[in-house]
Amino acid sequence: MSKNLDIIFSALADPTRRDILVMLLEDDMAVTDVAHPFKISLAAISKHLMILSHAGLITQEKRGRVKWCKLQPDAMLTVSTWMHSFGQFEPVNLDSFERFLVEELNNKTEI
Amino acid sequence: MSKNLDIIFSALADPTRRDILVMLLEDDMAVTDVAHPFKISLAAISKHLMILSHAGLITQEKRGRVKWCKLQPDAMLTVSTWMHSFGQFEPVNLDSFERFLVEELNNKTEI
DNA sequence: AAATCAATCAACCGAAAGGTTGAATATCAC
DNA sequence: GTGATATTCAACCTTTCGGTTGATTGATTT
Repeated sequence: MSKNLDIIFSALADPTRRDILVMLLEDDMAVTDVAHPFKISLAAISKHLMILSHAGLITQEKRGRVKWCKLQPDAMLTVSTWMHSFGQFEPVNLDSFERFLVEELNNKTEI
Repeated sequence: MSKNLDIIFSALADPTRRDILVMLLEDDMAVTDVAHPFKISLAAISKHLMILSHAGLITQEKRGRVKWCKLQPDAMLTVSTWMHSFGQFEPVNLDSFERFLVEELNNKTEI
C-alpha cells in the first residue's frame, strides 16, 4: 500500500503527467491526441502514459490501431486516504459530504 | 505554483520522507532523533530533511547545536488545492467542516 | 499489394535521486 | 582547552528519470 503511494506520488510529481490528467478530465483520448499539445516526442508521451497507467491513474484500451486513454480517478483516493490518515486534512467527496449534511439536518429536525 | 506541486509531490514520493512526516506529527524532533529509527546514515536523513524543508513541508530551527524539525502542514494544502481544482475530491479541514456543520444545525433549529 | 498511420521498442544520453564515507564546523560539557 | 556531540559538506557511486532518434509492429486505407 505504501508502495502504491510511492508510485502514485511520483507519477503526480511530473507537470506533463499532471497536465495529461487534467486533459483527460474532459474526455477519453488517443495517445496521439494526448501528445498533440506538447513539444516533446510521441515516444516520451507514450512513456508518461505508461507511468500513469502503472500508477493506476489511467487505463488504456486498444481498439484497432488506436489506444484510448481513460482517467481512473480512484487511484487518487489512495492519496486522499493517506492525507486522511496523516490527520491534517480530511479529503471528502463533495456529494457524499452533502448527503451526510442533509441527513444530519433531517435527524435534527425529526427530534 | 505548478513548480511547487512538482517539489511537494516528489518530496512525498519517498517512503522515508513520508515516515518522517508522520513521526513529526507527534512532536518536533532533532535531526539525530529523526534519524534514529532508520537504517540509513545520518547524512542521508539530513538530505531528506532538507528536501522536506525545501518543499515547505517542515521548517527547521537551530537552537544551539541542535536543529529542531517542525511539521508545516500548510504545504499539504497546495496538494489539497490541486486535488480540488482537479475536481474529483474535495479536501476539507475537519475542524472547519465541523464548525460549519454545527453552524448549519443551529441555523436550522433557530427557524 | 502498397502506402500510411498509431503506437511501442530499443538503444542511447545527460541529469538528478538516493545512498555511502570521511572530513569539516559549530556548540556543548568538563 | 580538550574532548564529545550535532549537523552538514564534499566527493563519489549506482540507479532511475525524462528525453531523443530510428527501427518495428499492427491496423487501415486506397
